Amino acid sequence: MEISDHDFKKMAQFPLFAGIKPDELLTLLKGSRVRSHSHRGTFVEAGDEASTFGVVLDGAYKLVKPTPKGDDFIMYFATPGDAVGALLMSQEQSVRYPITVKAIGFSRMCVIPKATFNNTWRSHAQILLRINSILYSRMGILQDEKTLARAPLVERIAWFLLKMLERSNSSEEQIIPLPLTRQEIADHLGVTVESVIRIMSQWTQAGIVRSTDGQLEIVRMDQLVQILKDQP
Amino acid sequence: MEISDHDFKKMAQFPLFAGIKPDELLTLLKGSRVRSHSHRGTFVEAGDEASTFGVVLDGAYKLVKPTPKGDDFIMYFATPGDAVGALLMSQEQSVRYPITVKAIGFSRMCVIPKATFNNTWRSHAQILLRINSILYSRMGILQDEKTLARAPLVERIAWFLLKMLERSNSSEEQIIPLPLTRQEIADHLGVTVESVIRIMSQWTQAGIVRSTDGQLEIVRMDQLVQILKDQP
DNA sequence: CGCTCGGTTGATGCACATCAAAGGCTGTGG
DNA sequence: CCACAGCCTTTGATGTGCATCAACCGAGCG
Repeated sequence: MEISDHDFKKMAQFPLFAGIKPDELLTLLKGSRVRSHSHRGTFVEAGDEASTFGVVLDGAYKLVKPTPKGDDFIMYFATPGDAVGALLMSQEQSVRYPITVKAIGFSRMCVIPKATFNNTWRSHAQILLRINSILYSRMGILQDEKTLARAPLVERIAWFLLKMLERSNSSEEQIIPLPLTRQEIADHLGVTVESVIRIMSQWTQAGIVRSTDGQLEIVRMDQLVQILKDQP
Repeated sequence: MEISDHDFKKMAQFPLFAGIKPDELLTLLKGSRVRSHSHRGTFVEAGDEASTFGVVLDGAYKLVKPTPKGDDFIMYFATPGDAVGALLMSQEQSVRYPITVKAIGFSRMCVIPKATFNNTWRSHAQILLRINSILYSRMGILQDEKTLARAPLVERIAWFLLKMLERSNSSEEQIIPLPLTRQEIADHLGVTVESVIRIMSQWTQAGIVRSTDGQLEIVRMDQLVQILKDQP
């Protein structure tokens, strides 16, 4: 075990591992180690053989699906406690990552070898249920986004920001805890940067949002909620 | 057990239950029964309490997400062997269906009570892995669709039809085995019927597709593939 | 000091939505 | 058995939200 005590305790807190005894967790993490990535550092590359999966410890990672033309779609933003690539491990065949995983800001990930999944995770009903649960919530997000596909862009951005805020759940300040660029918002929603900027500039001027050193602060959350309600 | 021998054998063939011994399968299906639905018949309604889940036996079901305005998004088409709502069962809280499930044509579904999930499925690692697998493929579809969101509509329809064909996999005739209306294609892709019709009418005239009594036949698959390749 | 990166603004165009109108087909009830 | 309603398909006219292209600015950084 090459994981520090501090990191180990942190992982034990994650919903994924909640209620699992420390010695059991030890076997689940057999052979794993912590890797750190600087901003835009790559954890796994789409198309590579899937020999490991991971659990986010600090920072954030974006799951990017490359398109034929260099469009680069962001499928999901993984934050601490999120599993990355675990779903893939349960597959019998298919051993290539379908997506590229890149760090946003300085981030750390606990990397777990596939062998450990096969040895312990695969037969551990409790943990499989948890993975199911994570998948379920991620699927819900994808579905919601699909539903919003026809909505005007203002609504979709508002919805996205609120969703990101809700996930961070710091309750105090309404600040999205990862340095989101407008390009990333655009890549996630499948629109162009310009369109995102046009809308968010208005919001900045109206005092609804504010960007301070990379972070996005939602000043008037009620206004965003209003935008979502307005269009019946 | 109120399931006919014929249906039981059919279920045993499904990938979901592959390699599971008959007596084991019996306990997994405890308390379940087969329900049939006529065209547009509802299996579960969004918002209802989730007390059962199901496995599709015959025909097909559409998973519909209602929107504030009556837009009705089709999230997924479930065909024989597909699980419906199983993901939901593994959740600790959240006991309401997020989607409405409706039959397309005359269809049959094996309905399994939640209690059975809690008693046997929940601790059965093998079956949980299978559910994971189903989820994974469904998630892949959602992601692919998200990626295509920016592509022109011709491409998206072509991709959708090919995907549906690939799933049926009857290999002989290139016929999509469920009576898809253009409205349903539109509802699935998040566009209007008119747009779908404008494109598919051209295809019909060009002899690429043909609609015979509700079924859709892909006459020139190569042409559809070409459309996908054309746009770089 | 030139470089890349993120943000911003304006002009122009097109793919798809929207609205409208109509015909065929199926099932259903008087 | 016919009339009617609901669903599916089709076509045309008109409008618009967002993409595209182009240009520029400021900040951080090797």
